[in-house]
Amino acid sequence: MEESESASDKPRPWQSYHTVYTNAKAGMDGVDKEQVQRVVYEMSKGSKYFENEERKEAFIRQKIEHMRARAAKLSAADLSHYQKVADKRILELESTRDLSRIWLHVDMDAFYAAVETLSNPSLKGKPMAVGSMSMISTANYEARKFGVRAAMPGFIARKLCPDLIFVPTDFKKYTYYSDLTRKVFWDYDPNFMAASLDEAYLDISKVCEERSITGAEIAEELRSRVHEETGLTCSAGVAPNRLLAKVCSDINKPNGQFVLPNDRMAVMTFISSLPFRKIGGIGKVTENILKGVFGISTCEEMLQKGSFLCALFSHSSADFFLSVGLGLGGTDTPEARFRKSISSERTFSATEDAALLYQKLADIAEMLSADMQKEGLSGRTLTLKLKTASFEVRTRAVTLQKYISSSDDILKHASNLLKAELPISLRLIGLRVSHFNEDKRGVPGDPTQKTLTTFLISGDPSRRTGDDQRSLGSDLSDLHFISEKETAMSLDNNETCHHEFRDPFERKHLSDIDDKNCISSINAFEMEKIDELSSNKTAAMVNTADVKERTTRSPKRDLSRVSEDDSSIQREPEDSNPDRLNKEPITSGNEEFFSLNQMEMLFWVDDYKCSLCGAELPSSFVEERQEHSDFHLAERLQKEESGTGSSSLIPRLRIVPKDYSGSQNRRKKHKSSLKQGMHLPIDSFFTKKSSWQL
DNA sequence: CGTTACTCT
DNA sequence: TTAAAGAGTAACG
Repeated sequence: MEESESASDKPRPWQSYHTVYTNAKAGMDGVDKEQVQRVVYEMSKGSKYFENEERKEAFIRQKIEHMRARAAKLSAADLSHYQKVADKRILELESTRDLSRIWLHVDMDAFYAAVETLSNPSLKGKPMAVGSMSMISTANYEARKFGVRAAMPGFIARKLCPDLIFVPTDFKKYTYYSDLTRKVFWDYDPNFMAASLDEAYLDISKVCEERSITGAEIAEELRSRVHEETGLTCSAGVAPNRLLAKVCSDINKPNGQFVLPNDRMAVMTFISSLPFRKIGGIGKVTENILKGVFGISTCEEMLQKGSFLCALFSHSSADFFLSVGLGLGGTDTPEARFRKSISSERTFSATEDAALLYQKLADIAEMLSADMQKEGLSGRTLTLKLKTASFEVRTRAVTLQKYISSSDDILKHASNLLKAELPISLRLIGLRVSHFNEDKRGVPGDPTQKTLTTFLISGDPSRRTGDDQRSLGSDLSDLHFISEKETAMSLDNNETCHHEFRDPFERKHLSDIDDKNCISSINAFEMEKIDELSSNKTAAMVNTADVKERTTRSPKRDLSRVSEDDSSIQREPEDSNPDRLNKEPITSGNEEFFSLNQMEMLFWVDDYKCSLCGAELPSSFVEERQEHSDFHLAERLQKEESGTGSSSLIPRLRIVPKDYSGSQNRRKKHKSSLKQGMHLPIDSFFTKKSSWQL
């Protein structure tokens, strides 16, 4: 499966460029992986995207180095302690094992491509991809033979397969067929969990019992019924939990199935040799880290390294890893889930023309607002997402006191956020609204569906169990299609609701852990808790006043009217004596900051502890103290300001240098590099939080 | 609360 | 020429 590097002395630069496409998937059997790698590398080399990938990879390498160092520093006593912690957790997790349910994961085969072929049979047998020259959503099996894969840009795919046919995406079509499949699913489990347009989880325990037939038989029947109804093939996995079922559905894809019996030995055998990369929730980065730090790659090895995992990772991450090692995950009954955010983003050719950027922003605001209206949503938190010309991603958010949904409101606040970033060269702008009004959150639009919808959703008693994780991505956004759909048959109403259920496995928290277990284990971890500030504080945020004056006034004044006046507001004074805040609470010769006067005194008790929150930060940590003060400051401002509606001050407080277009190196990434360079005596012993997942 | 990173389709 | 869009969670400041 894995690309095996044959030892040789010839330089092979392409082998070091690891893309996601190296992840061996179904239909990639006869592919010359090295050839594909080489082409991808050649096409990528030198691009902005590529450079960004390299930066990210370098960053991960550092993270790995850091963790290895910490692992090496663990004393024998530490290890024996963490071994106990791990053993205990393993026992606790094991006690939650539930083999009483039978879960089925259905996964449509090359869904988008298959649908497109249905509507245009002339595509049959030819290599085809759904997507564009920029990005491919999915490819049919003919195309996969050439190494063409989902998430691969089209121009690279065309290089791999010159005859590749491109078909644009058409979500309405996919939603229609998705609905057909879901009708079938409904017959087997009216509470099925849709994970996306083309995937779902069904608890078939009941059907199996009622009809006294096996999971395998149900799977066969369901698959053949799906085929009858849609003309599409799918694959299925049957297992005692969702995590395993998902893995199983991939085994005999396409048009196949795999059953893992509800037997502990069977599960352990299955899991033991399984590469953990196959597990949902473990992606490229986690794989690299676990491989790089511990040299492991199978689920079984996770258990063997239990002590290290507990020592180096957060409680919830360690728990997840251990449960993967045990083959646990996702046996609970689905609950109603609500959408938590809604967003819209667009990529365009990079520009630094502020007027153009504001125009794009207005377009996005418009689209987002429209989507929100369709679902009757309104929210209090607005997040602006930016991708610079060099592919660096940033987000900027405000939380307001009012719920907003109109494009005017969205645009007004979004403009303020954007303004603070100018000048900047961008290739993507996105907006997201979250923090919904509880009353009208989530329930999909159509009032005629309301009775059924509310009925089903109200079955959301057990809100506990933070058992989720998996995104379900694309399909929620398509809910409105369903309700709008002319054809919408009555049954669909039910299904519409189910689309709200989600989330395949429980990753970070095992929902079925009972409280006692949780508590005891938490205690085990809590003991190690130490001052995280000192271990995690990052160094050196340059306090350069970003001098980029907005010489570039937006022509679209009206968009930014609210903050118009604050062009007079000064930013952090250039001098910025780092200790300024330590001496006295921000006097600032700046009236605009009047609110700061209301901030309680921040000083360092015994020159060590923060008077506001008790964080311990030795006086030598100058930069960290500055940052810490700014943290309280921002917190303060934010509180006072979220009421006024004008939030333009906050972004202005950032001390980090912004970067623009090309030079995005500095900040973020360096944060951690710096951190790793820092001398942190205690943390190597006690830290439970690692630099992991920075 | 705000920001970033990771993951999935 | 050309590397998406939408969503969720964890972790940290």
